[in-house]
Amino acid sequence: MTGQGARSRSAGRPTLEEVAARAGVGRGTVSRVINGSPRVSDSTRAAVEAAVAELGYVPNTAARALAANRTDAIALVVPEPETRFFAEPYFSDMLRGVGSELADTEMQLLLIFAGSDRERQRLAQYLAAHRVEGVLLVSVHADDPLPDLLAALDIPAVISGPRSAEETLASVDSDNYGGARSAVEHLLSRGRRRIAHITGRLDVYGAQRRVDGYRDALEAAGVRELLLEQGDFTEEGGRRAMSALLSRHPDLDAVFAGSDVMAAGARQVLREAGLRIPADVALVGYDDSAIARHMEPPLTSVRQPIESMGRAMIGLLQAEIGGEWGAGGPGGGPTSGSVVAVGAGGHRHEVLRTELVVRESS
Amino acid sequence: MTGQGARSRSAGRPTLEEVAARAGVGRGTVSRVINGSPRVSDSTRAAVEAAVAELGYVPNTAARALAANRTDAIALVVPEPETRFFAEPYFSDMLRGVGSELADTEMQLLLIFAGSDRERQRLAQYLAAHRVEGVLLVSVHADDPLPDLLAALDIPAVISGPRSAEETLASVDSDNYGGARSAVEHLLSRGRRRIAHITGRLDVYGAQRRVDGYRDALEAAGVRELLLEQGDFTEEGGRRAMSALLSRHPDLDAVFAGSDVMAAGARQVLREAGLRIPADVALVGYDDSAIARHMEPPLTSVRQPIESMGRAMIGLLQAEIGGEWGAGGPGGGPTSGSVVAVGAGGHRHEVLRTELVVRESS
DNA sequence: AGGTAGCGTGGGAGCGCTCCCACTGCGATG
DNA sequence: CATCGCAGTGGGAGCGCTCCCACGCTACCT
Repeated sequence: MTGQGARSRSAGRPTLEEVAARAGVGRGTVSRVINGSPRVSDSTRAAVEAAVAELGYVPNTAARALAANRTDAIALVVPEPETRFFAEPYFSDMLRGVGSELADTEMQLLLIFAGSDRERQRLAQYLAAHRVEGVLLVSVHADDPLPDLLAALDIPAVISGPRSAEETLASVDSDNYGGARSAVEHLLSRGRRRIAHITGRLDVYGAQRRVDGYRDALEAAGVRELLLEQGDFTEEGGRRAMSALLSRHPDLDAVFAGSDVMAAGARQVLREAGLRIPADVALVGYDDSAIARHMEPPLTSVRQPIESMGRAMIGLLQAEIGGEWGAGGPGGGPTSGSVVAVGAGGHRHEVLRTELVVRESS
Repeated sequence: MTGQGARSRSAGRPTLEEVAARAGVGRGTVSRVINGSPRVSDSTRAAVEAAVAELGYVPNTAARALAANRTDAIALVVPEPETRFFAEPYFSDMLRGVGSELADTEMQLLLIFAGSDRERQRLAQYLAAHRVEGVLLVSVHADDPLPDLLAALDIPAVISGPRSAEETLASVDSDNYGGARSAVEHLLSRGRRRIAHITGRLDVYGAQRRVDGYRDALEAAGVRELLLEQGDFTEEGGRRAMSALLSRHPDLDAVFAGSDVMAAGARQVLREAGLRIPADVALVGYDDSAIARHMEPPLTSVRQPIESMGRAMIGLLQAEIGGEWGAGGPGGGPTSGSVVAVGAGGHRHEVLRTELVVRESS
């Protein structure tokens, strides 16, 4: 890519020292230029930069990490066996956001799997060894020990999907409450009144918030009766919940499912019961996944700004870590349309707006 | 997690030297134990291991990388803007395979995005700096300069989805030819004779191979006429191709689409034309994605063993890099049911079997 | 008996950086 | 005119490891 220039001896890649020799300055000065210190005269800086370009110098990360005692790396911890959030399109979209935000940075992204006990063991070692500056946590269970471990080791972390309203880590979330509420209000505006909700697993905070949104929307509209049935985010769970609802409330006219996958399960049961969508029962999902777009009929669903959430996670982690973060400026403010609160321990919590995507199922 | 033990002075984490002192041996001996050298007596080894456990010693990666001139890291390069392969469920499944295989290893996984020019520039620097032992490449275009760069820098690499039959990098692929052939043979066995194929972008080698499989299956069955139309892996492309096919061959009785997404597009056009699936026209897709399972009717599709492909990539990369790779044994043989060939430059090419998942669309 | 393999071991050198202290030279100050 | 402050710079020390040479010792050879 870049010219190689004359590389005197030492077959390997050029070192700081060689750059210094070439530019006719000392090691310290080259280091200052490389790291953007202001305490260098313009002429010297230019000379060093020329030498860097001529030699194709690239700093040795290991040496830098060793000397400076920092790693310039952050980890994204992937709870592998957990299907729901690792599933599509959640994961790759989030990664996209993380990646794009990281591009302005010197940080490298480490992917760490924490599925098996063995992997979790390794992860704990990683963290104990302070091999990363910070950690990105995705979809952690309420009873996971990892957040506490991070707190104990004093490692900056951001969690996507806070575990509760009192989340002790910095967090990024989508507005589950508002998303649910908008879905239900949409159904109300379509004239539906007997609206059921198939919830996600209620040990997931986001699922609780969706229930809250559902309840408040109905309450605000003066609808008294809540038609609730617990699902578990799976298709089979959606089927079971729908069957239960149908037998208890055969006159329901709308279903708001806590996920598209559960909506798909519900749809099957509705079909088998001879109910038409949306003529007899309107159906709304959550996630706006590929399933929603390709369902028959296409499913109205709540879209979460997942890529933005990935970006926001980096923003918050940046704030948690503090310091320079390479080239980037002050790290950019919160994502537009998001709400930021500061909780216990001074950690920030960012909640991003959702969007209802209306299709033919409602 | 582990007991902290008495950490004499030096607030930081214990070093090799401290372990050596504690065990009453020299630095070199501790290093040998840590790295599993056989040239250590059992008693000494035990003493060192005890000291390691007591102090909670974890080697400093940076120091090790600097001294040994290796990084113990591999990179997964993600061509971000390229939608097709980053999309579902491809990416996360592959990651799962990579992760599970990597769990037996000391290697860490670096995720590098190569979407923007800026990112590619950074990637080139990364590679030039030899910051990774090897590279995993996913879905690279035929004209991408990256593989040549890797070859020039002599960096071990494995590509998923070879660019041609003469791929110069080690590669992992699913059996596109066999998969297509089984799909078409399935349609033939259902009595269909006028079978069309909506291809993917033909600059993608895998898409070409699917065409080959389609052609050979028909030829073997004595069917002369090929009904081919080029798509581009998108839903809109599937629609266009289906329209074209329908106007040219209104009597076709089956469609084999080169991807589920294109099948979804084709399905819309078929529906609009008043054709029933599968009564009038049978439909088969490729990828066995979430779309296939949730389509109406559920779509017969060719499943690729993507997770296994991820695993296989690590296996091949291991072979390319050579050396120890941490704890793992000889790196495991090829995945069961796969075919391994050795091509130019001694690089291995592994092709994994596909599986036809029959559903109601055919 | 002396010679000589090796094994198991200790520790010096050095990987390429950053940090920081010391030094120079200059203009501002008393 | 001596003194100070400070921007700009050079280079020593050291980060925690691996590599490798040298050393003592035991067992076996001649």
